Formats: sequence, C-alpha cells, structure tokens
Amino acid sequence: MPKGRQDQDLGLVDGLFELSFRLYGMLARIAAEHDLSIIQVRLLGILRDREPGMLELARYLELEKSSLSGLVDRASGRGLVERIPSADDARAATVRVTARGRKLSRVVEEAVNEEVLTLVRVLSKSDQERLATLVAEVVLRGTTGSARAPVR
Amino acid sequence: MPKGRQDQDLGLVDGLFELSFRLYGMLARIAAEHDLSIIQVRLLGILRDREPGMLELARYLELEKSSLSGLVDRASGRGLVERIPSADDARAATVRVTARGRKLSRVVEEAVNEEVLTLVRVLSKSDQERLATLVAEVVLRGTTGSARAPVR
DNA sequence: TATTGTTATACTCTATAACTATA
DNA sequence: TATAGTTATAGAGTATAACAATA
Repeated sequence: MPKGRQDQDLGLVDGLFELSFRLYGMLARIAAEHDLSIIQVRLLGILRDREPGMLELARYLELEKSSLSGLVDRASGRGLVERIPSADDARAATVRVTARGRKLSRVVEEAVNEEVLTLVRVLSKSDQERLATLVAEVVLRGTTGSARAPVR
Repeated sequence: MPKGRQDQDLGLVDGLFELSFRLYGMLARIAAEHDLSIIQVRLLGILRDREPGMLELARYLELEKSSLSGLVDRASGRGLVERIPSADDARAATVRVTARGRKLSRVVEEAVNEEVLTLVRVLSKSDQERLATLVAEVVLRGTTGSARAPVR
C-alpha cells in the first residue's frame, strides 16, 4: 500500500483498509458486548428474513457445512436459533431465529448503526451523501477476485 | 441498518459494511493463498518499520500478551519473524521480521493493492479522489467508541 | 513489588475426511 | 448413487489465570 504522500493523505487503498478495520473492529466489539461473535451476528442477520437449510446457510456464510453444524449448535444452545425438521425431506432441516435471537440481533444492529452514524458525522450531510453514492457504486458495480455472496 | 430505500440505494451504513466485508474477505483470501491469516499479515506489516517488544506489539494488535506468544511462535516457526533478546533487560525481547517474512509481506501487500485498485476502477479518476478524501476525513477525524491503535 | 513474557487451559471458529440416514 | 447433515479430528486464534525471571 502506498506509503502515504503526506501525513494527512492516507491514499485510497490505505484509507479504505483503515476504515474497514475500524468498522470490523467496531462490529466485533459491539457483538462481544452481547457475547456474540461477528459470524454469529451475521448468522442472525441472515435469518432475519429467511429460514434456510444448512447447506443454503453455508453458502450464504461461505463456510463448509461441517462448520455450520458447530455454529448452529452453539447458537441453538444459547436459544438464539432452532433447527426445524423439514416436513418433506427427513434428512433436511431449516434454521429459524428465535424471538430471543431476533431481539438480540436487533439490539446489536441498532448499536452498530448508531455508532457508524456517529463516525461519519465528521462529514457534512452532503458529503455523507456523496460518500454513500460512491461506496454504493463500488459495492454494486465493482468486482473482486471472488464473486462473494451477499453478507446477509 | 436501514432496510434500503430502494434496491439501488444501499444506505451509507449498509454500504460501508458491505465494502468492509468485501475488503476484509479479499485480504483473507489473498493472505490464505500465501498460507497466512489476516492477523499474521498485520503482524508482518507492523514489523515492516519497527522492532517492538511483545507488549508493544500486543498494544498495536489489540491482543493480550499471552495471545502474542502463540502468534509469534507460529510466525517464528515458519521463519517469518525472530525474537531478539534485549541487551539491557534480560526479561525482554523484541520481534524482528526476517528477510523471508518481509518478502512475503510485500507480495501480499502488492496483490491486495492491485486488487483494491481494480475494485475502485468502476469510479472515474476524479471520483476515486473524492472517495479517498472523504474516507481519509472519516478515518482521520472520526472517532469510534474505542480509540483504536493504528493498524500498523 | 512491579514488569516482561510464557505456560496451562478452555473456548470459538474453521477445514478435511469419514460417517449416517434418507432420497 | 447422490444428497443433507453430523461427527471426529486437528489447528489457528483468542482470553483468563497462574507462573517464572528479572528489574
């Protein structure tokens, strides 16, 4: 990454990574305050409006199905999700968020949302909008080496 | 996070997180291609221009000192870093990147850099500059719940 | 006593490989 | 045979608590 031409100029790549680490760290910290990990938060987030099977869930989270078993075990052990046996296929089960999981997910989401908004408050309203537009363009139209599944 | 007013409008918070996850995933993937984890890449990055003690390193990485021991063990086992006993304090040691570690770090850095530049190429040059400016402003002037140490 | 660092232990997260049960 | 999922096993990464050696 470019060395930074001046102290005040991070360079685009460095700036983006610094921002990413910051947001990632923020999410990890807020999640931890509720005894959750980032992956657990993502799991609950996905289940907000879906009731996927294990394989589907593994695809969303880009994990092996065996990793999902443990993840769902731990979440379900804490009463955040439950396995629902499939009616038509005795091998299969779907994963459903519980009321408790949904609530916890919402609390985390609100805390995160609030903190990000505080972070970007150093920008004027119009600059915030400009940033949103630029970021959306990169996210929606930019492609990376691996075409990643949406985070939730 | 806001539900997304329209399909094409992610909203600032969602967009920033989507971008963060994307960059984080990209870094993890490229690191893994070189048998490294993100934390190992960060470790090597910090050592690029420093030879800190274990406690100092723990502060940089925001880890417990005991976590550092294992991290440095594994990196040193692979010949990427070495512990240098301190001359004046027999308890202390500093951590130094080896030539091999430096080289590996550089390769990863270049791959990452290139891929990020490819990603933002959907924006015009002037939009890229605008984005860099806005991001730098947020990163340099925005504050989050925990005042994080610089990533490297 | 305080500081630097390691060790013991335990847990989460992840993968690979082998397995079970059903389709 | 193929598919959905779990289990066995192993390793990285992390924390807390206890420890050793030195200051």
